[in-house]
Amino acid sequence: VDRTRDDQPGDDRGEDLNRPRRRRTTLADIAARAGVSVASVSFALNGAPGVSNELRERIVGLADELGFRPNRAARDLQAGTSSTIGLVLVDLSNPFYPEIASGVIAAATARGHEVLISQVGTDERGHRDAVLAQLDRGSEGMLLTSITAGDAPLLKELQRRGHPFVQVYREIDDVQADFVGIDDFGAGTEMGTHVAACGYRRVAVLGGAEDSSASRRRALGFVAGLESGGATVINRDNLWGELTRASGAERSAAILDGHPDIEAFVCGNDVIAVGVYDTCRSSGLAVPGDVGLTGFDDMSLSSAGPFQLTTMTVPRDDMGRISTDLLLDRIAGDTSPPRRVVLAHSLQVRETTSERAS
Amino acid sequence: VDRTRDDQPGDDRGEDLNRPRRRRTTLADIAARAGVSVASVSFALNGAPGVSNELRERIVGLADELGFRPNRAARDLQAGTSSTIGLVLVDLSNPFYPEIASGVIAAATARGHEVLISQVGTDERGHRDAVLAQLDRGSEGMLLTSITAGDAPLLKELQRRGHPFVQVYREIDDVQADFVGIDDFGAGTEMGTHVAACGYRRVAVLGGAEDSSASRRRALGFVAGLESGGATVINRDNLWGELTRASGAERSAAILDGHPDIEAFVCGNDVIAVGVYDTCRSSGLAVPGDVGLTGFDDMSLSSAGPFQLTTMTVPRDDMGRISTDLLLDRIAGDTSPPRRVVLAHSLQVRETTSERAS
DNA sequence: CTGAAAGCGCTTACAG
DNA sequence: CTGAAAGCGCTTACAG
Repeated sequence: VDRTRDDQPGDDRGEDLNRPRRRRTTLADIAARAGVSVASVSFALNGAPGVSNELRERIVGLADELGFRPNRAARDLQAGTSSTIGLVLVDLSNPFYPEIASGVIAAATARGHEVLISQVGTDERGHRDAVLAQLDRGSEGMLLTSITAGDAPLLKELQRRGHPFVQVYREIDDVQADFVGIDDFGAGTEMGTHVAACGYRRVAVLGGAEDSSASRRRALGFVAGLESGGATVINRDNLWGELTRASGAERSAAILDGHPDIEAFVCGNDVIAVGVYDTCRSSGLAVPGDVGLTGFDDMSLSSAGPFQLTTMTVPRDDMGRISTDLLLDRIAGDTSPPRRVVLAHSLQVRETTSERAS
Repeated sequence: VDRTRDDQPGDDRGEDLNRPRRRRTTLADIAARAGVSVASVSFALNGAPGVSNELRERIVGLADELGFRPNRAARDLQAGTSSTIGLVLVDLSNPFYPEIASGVIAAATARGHEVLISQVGTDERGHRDAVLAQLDRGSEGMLLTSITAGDAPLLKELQRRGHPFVQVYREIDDVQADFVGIDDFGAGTEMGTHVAACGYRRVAVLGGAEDSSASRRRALGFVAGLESGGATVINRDNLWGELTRASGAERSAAILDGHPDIEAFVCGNDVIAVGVYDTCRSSGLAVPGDVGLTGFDDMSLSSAGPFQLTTMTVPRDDMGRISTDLLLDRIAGDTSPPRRVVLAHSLQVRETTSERAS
């Protein structure tokens, strides 16, 4: 189907999709038509003083008529700005990020900025490359959502060079910079307390990666809540793993092997919990009858149909909006001390945990 | 907490987050240091002929040392390009779009382009505004995912002005332009045939909006497959609605009211199906025992935990990648006739449909 | 092999 | 109130 025939000039089709593009109207075009200088046109169009009302109206009319739209590249070059911010995340197809991104785009658009999204994947050098690419593109600041301890030098370099950024959801301990997220330890503690209060005694905690501040604090919160509620965490020295369905399935299977009397799984996110459910299913274990199960994040999948997972609601859209507003303030010159914005979370007790008769 | 004290110069904090940014290194800086012209530096750095190897190495070394990174705005202004494409969608928090966006970003990045995402929401004027804003930003082409018949004039205007675009998932009948999507009618027919083959006889079809080409063809396919399989569509003249959970719940409740003997619901997407499940749940109807249920799209939520929805897999990531490649080809000057790229779908028979004893 | 110059489309002091 | 000019940081013919 590759019968391209570019040499045929008279190509007959309804619309000429790719005709040579008409040159865009510029200030100079308008100036020529109006018989004035480009400076006057610029002043007129930007509402700056320096032109009579009569001239201004004539120029605005002409601009309309010619379909004038300013060239951003030229304006940016002149102003030394770009009206663009960067959002760095692992991968948009991970359902945790889209809602953050949605909030970011909405907030940025409202303040006349565009958003460039970089997907860094799980690649090692991903972050650094993405940040540098963003700077090349002229991003005036960045929202960093997936940073780990190893990224500290990168963040410090950004600070040294004067490039604003906000840490979203995760933060790095020895960097003094803005942060917007939730109280992961507190939320984790609430969850652990809830599970213990249900009467579950022998509990496994399936956390995310230890080098993610959010995952670490959350898992530590789980443990604190469970233990203070009288439950036992049977895998205290083996809490960490991936935030994936496969990891949830594998880890829970291994734990069931060693501890057939396990009573509940407390998971670092909803996706892990889905994996645990897979294992329970194939092992013939009833949830929450035989084993309790909790997630974290409250994704749409965790309350669909018969799947009614006990989880923690995280205000992802707000996180996106608020971090964007903060970043734009910094870009605009706000030099107040670094801020930590902690948003409210909310426990959703659904059907995968229940009071135990014990 | 608003004790901003910008006037205190000696502000004591670990790192000075917002110190005045150091001016970026430019070609001129390097030229001055090397004692050559900016032209030579430009040639050297771009691997263009016109400089000796010795000079080139010296300049590259200097550029490295000074941390030179080219200014995109300047390059774009000069080249008359922006290396940016636009992706227009309803809302990233609708889980249908992120995977498309992920594919788009991956494919665009691989070819050195950036992606600007516009969320148009369900607003009437959204599309037109978003497209104009994209053009202002210098987007060299656009991926349009949410167009309806009413957008025909806008698309024709884009064609007239020579701005490339690709219709993704939805297409408009009387516009001759590139399209990447699936065979919705065919996929719908397969689904209808499957449901009829299970033995479900009295069936309701809960479609999306009639003015979306994808929703329309899909629903018409459902009807065709069901009827050719011997089933009856009890709401033939009332197929359309929103693609939301609430709509699924409401419409199914209304139908159950009028037709208590309904045997299956065939839904325009997974989210509607979740709403139908809500209704079945509160009505005490077993799925698939009392009533069969199918979705469309195969979102992650439709195979989580005990929810194992029969649905249709749509290659969203591929859709994003392929439409991006096509668009970039157009931008690069490909003037071959408009293309329709139809991707493969795949029926997922899971647990919400089953053979009826009948 | 190398450099001086023009130009991309804007904005903004600076003169008239 | 208006215009001529310089400059943002690049690239690319055009001369030496």
